[in-house]
Amino acid sequence: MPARPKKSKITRSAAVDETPDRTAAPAGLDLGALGQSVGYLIRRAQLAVFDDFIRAFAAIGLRPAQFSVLVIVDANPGLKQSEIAAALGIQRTNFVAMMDELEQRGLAVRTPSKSDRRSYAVELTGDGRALLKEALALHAAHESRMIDRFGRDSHADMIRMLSQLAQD
Amino acid sequence: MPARPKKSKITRSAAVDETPDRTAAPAGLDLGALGQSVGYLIRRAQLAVFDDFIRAFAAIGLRPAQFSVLVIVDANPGLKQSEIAAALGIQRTNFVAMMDELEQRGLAVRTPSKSDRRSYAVELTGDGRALLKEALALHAAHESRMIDRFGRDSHADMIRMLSQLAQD
DNA sequence: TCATTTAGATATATACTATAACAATTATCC
DNA sequence: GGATAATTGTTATAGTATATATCTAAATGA
Repeated sequence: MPARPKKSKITRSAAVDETPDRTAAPAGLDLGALGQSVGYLIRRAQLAVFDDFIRAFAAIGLRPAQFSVLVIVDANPGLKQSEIAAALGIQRTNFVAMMDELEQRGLAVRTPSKSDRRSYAVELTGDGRALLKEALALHAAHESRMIDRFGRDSHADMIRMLSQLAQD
Repeated sequence: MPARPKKSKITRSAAVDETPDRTAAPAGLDLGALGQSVGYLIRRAQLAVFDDFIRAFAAIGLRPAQFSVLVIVDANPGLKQSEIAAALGIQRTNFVAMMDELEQRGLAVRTPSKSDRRSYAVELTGDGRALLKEALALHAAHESRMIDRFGRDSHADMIRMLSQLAQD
């Protein structure tokens, strides 16, 4: 017998008749309401997309969140940490470690702000811009693979719908 | 001065000229490649959708993953744990604690399988089915809100695209 | 001036995910 | 038939992501 769950304080009910042999492939089972659920499907889709992204970006050691920071900083040099974090939906408290790592890897720098001595202006280094260039190429290839999955014709619709879903 | 990051082993570069006053609202900043990125947008969209879901389901104390288990078990009574976990993309090792909680709350039961003494057949209890009924009502309302965001006309397209994205 | 707010940081807690190992059982194959 | 391999449920554990409370220095505002 396999080990029984010790945390369960509920007595198990008496054995009930078995379904014949439900060893059917997981693919062939009834998803019920989940099969038509935007919430469920978008979660599965997001995981699948990130899986492809993470595999592709492992070559340059960037995770999705790190890539997004590089893109934002490159497009908006001089932003302060809290602005970057807010733009990406990251809490500034959790953003500190991310910045530490990017800075330690020599991809970005915190420069003391002249106008506000509490804050730093964040910018990419030369290395950061070089890595971002590689990253953007990987990203384009990744995006292309994703678009192929649901069809080029639907691309604009997809971008629109996701944007609308995301804005509260 | 705010506390400096102690982990940073990189010397900060000398101060660079500030951008005039970039305290603009985070909404009004350049997202660069992210604004058209399926990967970025689907992550933000998924978080927004889950946010609505979690708020709505807080009333009955169900998290998205728990709801998905109840739906699957109801539609496929008698499945074994590993099959449920596989169907939902959860590792069987992490599924144990989920089952423990559902069982402790009296929503589901593990029944010893007759044909295989290693495994359990999982089923909903009466309470489980009753709670699922409430949950399905909350879910329908939630889905309706989400569909309103991107437009009823696009619903079928959305379901199709997300499904295609999700399948490897 | 004094109270409040903000920026960056630290510490910490919780949720989610991933891997390794184990006992009991079942399946495989020579 | 018996050794070997694979499977099921489980535990322990590590890593990652996220959330809250608190702190100091600095800026803001009444």
